[in-house]
Amino acid sequence: MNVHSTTQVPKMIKLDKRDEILRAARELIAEHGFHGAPMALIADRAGVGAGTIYRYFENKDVLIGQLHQNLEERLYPHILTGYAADQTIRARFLHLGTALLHYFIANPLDYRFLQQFYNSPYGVDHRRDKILGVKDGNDVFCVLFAEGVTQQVLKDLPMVILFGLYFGPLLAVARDHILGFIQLDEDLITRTVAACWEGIQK
Amino acid sequence: MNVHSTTQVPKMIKLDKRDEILRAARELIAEHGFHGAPMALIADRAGVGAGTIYRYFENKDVLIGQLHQNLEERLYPHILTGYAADQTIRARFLHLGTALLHYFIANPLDYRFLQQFYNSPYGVDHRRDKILGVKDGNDVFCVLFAEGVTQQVLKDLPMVILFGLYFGPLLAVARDHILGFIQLDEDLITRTVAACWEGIQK
DNA sequence: CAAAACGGAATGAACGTTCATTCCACTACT
DNA sequence: AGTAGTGGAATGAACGTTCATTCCGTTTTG
Repeated sequence: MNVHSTTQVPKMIKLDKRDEILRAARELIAEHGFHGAPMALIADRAGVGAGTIYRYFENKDVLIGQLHQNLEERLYPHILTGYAADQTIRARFLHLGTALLHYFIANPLDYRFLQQFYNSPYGVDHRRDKILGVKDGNDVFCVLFAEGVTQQVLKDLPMVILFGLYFGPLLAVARDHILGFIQLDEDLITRTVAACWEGIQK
Repeated sequence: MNVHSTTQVPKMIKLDKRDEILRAARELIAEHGFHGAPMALIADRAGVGAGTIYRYFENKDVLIGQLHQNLEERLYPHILTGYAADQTIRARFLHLGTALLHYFIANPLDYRFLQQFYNSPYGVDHRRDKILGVKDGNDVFCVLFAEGVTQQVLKDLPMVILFGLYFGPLLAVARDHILGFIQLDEDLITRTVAACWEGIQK
């Protein structure tokens, strides 16, 4: 009927299915780990056939890599909302930490997927590339930590340790909230992030 | 000749094989995760037949549970060496944190096994039991944290969060050392543990 | 004291299941 | 009618587990 739809409709359909597959895979991996997310189940939950997945992703490894990338594309805009480079370093740390906790509380599946990801060979390789500087180092966090070190408001410790001191507790607390071991509220979040800051400040 | 040997010799042989299986399983799981440690490989590395494992452990789940128990039995004596309940709370925190880091650095396979364990359903269930008080709460760490809270030298935060604030960075730093992202020395360890303490103290 | 018989420990081939991936008949559009 | 897209059965590799058999130290027998 409409001649103009010929190029658009197929593209839209493709994107829809791709997104459904990503969503289904994220849910299953977050809930049951990599082992509890066979391709057949992902296909079922996405409402597509098992073979269809391979039209969008070369294999399971590629699918998982795309999931990670997709997550970063949703996480970064969120934590950068209201982030201003002209704030004090302390204010920026508190902003990022709070935003990170909020995001994980609002998107527990994303947290649990990340947890699975970084505790697998995928994540270790990914981090190795990043730390050893193979990839671009202009990460928001890297920039902020580097600035804190040069301005001497942060402890004189290697960057990697500062990262651990700041993100270690944040991720642990997020995990315990998501697992139901504790109920975080605004006040608790504020005080937790403040404690993380105290750990790294000079 | 010696009548008494009849009961002892078989027992010694049995213990040896059991230990070999535990060691092989720990190594493989630490190096390649639960998925990269099939029973056949564990048997190979232990120098026993595949079926032999099932003479000592009912199934893989039980084997993994025993591995965790075995690890705690080796870890606790180590971190409690030189630990005195009459020291200040701060001194005791520094002692335990330092001992923990030292242990993980000296026994990276144990760290990596624990990492795998706590990021699996086994570990989550285990922690749920512990936190919800199903098990005995007279853990060294629990006692110390509780004392710190009642004596008001620790921040007024829920125990679970204090745990996260203290162990989160420690485990993150241990991980990065073991993965080779940083080379910890005595000085770095001392300052890292001190930073962890600063995060939880009032 | 030698030799035969015994019994539990050890074995690894085999089994059933589950997984990622492939393949091809079928659909739905133009 | 032709073609790109789709679903789900088919495939083979890999897994945990089982079990008939072997092995070996001890005991019993002659």
